[in-house]
Amino acid sequence: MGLVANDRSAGNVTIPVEQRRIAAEEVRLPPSVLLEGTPGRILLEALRLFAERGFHGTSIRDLAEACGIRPATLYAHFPAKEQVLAELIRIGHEDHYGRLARAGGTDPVSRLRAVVREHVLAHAEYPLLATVANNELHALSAEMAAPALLIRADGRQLLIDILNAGIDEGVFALPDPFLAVTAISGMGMRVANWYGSGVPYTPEEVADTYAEFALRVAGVST
Amino acid sequence: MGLVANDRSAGNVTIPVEQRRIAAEEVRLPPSVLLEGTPGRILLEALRLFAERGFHGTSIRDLAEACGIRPATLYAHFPAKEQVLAELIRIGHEDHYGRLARAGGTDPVSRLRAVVREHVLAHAEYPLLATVANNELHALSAEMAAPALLIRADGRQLLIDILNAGIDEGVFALPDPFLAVTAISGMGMRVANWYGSGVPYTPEEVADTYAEFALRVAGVST
DNA sequence: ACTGTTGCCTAACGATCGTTCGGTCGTCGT
DNA sequence: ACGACGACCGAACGATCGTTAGGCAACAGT
Repeated sequence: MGLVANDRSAGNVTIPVEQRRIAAEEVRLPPSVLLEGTPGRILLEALRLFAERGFHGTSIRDLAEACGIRPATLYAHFPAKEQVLAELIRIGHEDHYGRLARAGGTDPVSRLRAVVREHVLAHAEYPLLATVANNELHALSAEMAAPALLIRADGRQLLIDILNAGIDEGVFALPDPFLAVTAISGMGMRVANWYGSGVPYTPEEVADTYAEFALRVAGVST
Repeated sequence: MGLVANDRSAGNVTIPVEQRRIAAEEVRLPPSVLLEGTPGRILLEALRLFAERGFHGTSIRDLAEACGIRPATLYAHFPAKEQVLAELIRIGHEDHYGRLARAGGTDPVSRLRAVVREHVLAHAEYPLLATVANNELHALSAEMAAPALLIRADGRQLLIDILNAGIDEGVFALPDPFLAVTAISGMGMRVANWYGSGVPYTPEEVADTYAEFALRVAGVST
């Protein structure tokens, strides 16, 4: 019967379909970021507004009002609106790649599992930050975007190397490594869009399940 | 040796890492859209600009100049800038759901394969349209976004039903259907971002491989 | 020949944009 | 006591925003 498959016990939770770019509510930055004082407040409110409305959809006056300050005061802490975005994107990329670099694992299977776990965790724990880092990069000038692009290339290479190693060792069986990389990283990135308070999973649960999916895509017989 | 894995024959193509939101170059709309005359030109140029810079990052004057007309002329064809975006988003969602609804298949396995194929094809053949439909929906007022949200819910339900049917019949083996839906639809949506002229695959090749990945995620033993 | 319609224009509207200037506080080192 | 300083502000800058008014030229139907 398909009827019982309609509640959580069968895993079928209806995905919330909403207009917002992100489902998450909590505005949060990695603990390494200093949030004391006005600069921290500006970063937090900019994170929320940029994720919600986009960089060009948020005015300096919107941001200032959200922080409880006047527009002119913003320029006492940041030289330009673009620099606020650049700082958020820097934080997002450094947090993301820091996780990937810290991921453990010795053989390709455990490596892939660990890296996908961290990849997904970054997007589930900081969905707003990931959304801004991923979707607002184009609003940055080429010079300010360059560091993020370098980090991105490194992260991508990490995953490629793991897949190639697994193929060489014969533990992965997949039709096309390139497409597997896009698929695995792509499914993880979308987590930032739907993960939120309405979803009955911890970030770890999502990360574990997605890591399992990645192994299946890689063709690991489990 | 891992050395030979560095060319196409081993499937290892370096993914282009670039600042642009989309890798695709061709500005294209489904053949059902009438492109004759100025309104068609406006839609095409708006598609290119909105995909590249976002709705709020594109001004009426940018759009008019790209069309070779004056800003005022735009308002002879569209009542507002927002309506141009609304039309693109409508086209994108109708094309996408039309494909899903037309997807064949009788059993859950062939159904899943067909639906994922169409899902991916839509994003690979019309990456700009998919990008605008997915990432600029938030720029629309609630009333204008409503039709797209309904279509979205329908498409989502289609995939959920297939997964549930496969679970009920015992042909799918997966830890969590909800997370499988997000993973499968998520990996397909990201295709719009990286698929472009620099990628040595036809949309059909990508779609077939991704359909295979989806079946693996669903736990179909192949 | 006339009238209405259509397609596009120039010019300008008020609003809002990112940013800067000049100044006023309170705080703190000396 | 005093001077430097950092945080914050009101006011305004020129530029650009989405949009509208009004008009000109080409063409249609009658």
